[in-house]
Amino acid sequence: MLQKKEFYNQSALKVAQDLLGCFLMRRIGNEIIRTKIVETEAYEGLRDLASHASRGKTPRNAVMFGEPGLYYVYFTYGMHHMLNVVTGPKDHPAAVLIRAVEPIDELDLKTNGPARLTKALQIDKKFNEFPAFSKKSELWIESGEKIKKSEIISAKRIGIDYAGEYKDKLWRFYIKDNKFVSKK
DNA sequence: CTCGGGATTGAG
DNA sequence: TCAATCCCGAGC
Repeated sequence: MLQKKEFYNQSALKVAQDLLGCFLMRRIGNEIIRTKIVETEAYEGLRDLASHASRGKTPRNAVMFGEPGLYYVYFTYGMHHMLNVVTGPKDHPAAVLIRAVEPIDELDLKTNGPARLTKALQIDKKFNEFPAFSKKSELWIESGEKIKKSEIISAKRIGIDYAGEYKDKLWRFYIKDNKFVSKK
């Protein structure tokens, strides 16, 4: 079942946890690659210094201020694409970064990290502003396994040491003991 | 230790 | 138009 647009119209913290266990689906030609989301991070609002939206609306981050359920894909460090899904109501800038997925069919895909998964699934900036709630995107999200609260670990987010008081927020979530989580 | 890789951004 | 920025592996 596709996750509906309303699923994303909640706080990033809620969506980040609810996305664990969901299926991230990618169609390339006639092939459909199925993966399960195992690690996410929440970027919530204008005050979160780790978020691209913390300095206001710019051409790059404009999609974060728009409708929930759209992808925010950006290129960084001169080499990496990052896949996010916009959350919350319109005009509230927030998103969830998908950090790692578990491949279901092609077990040798390297998807244990935000840059690795976009490379493995051939995700680039053309997906920016595409909807996660439509198969027309050729990249969509379906409901999946229900993950128990006791299986969800909260941790500090990765690579945001510049974010002041926000760098220690436990806004990274992953499935306990899952081998495809990017770090321990 | 320094540099490169690149899009993004704000300053000049 | 330019310089700073983000991270980190390669090269000195």
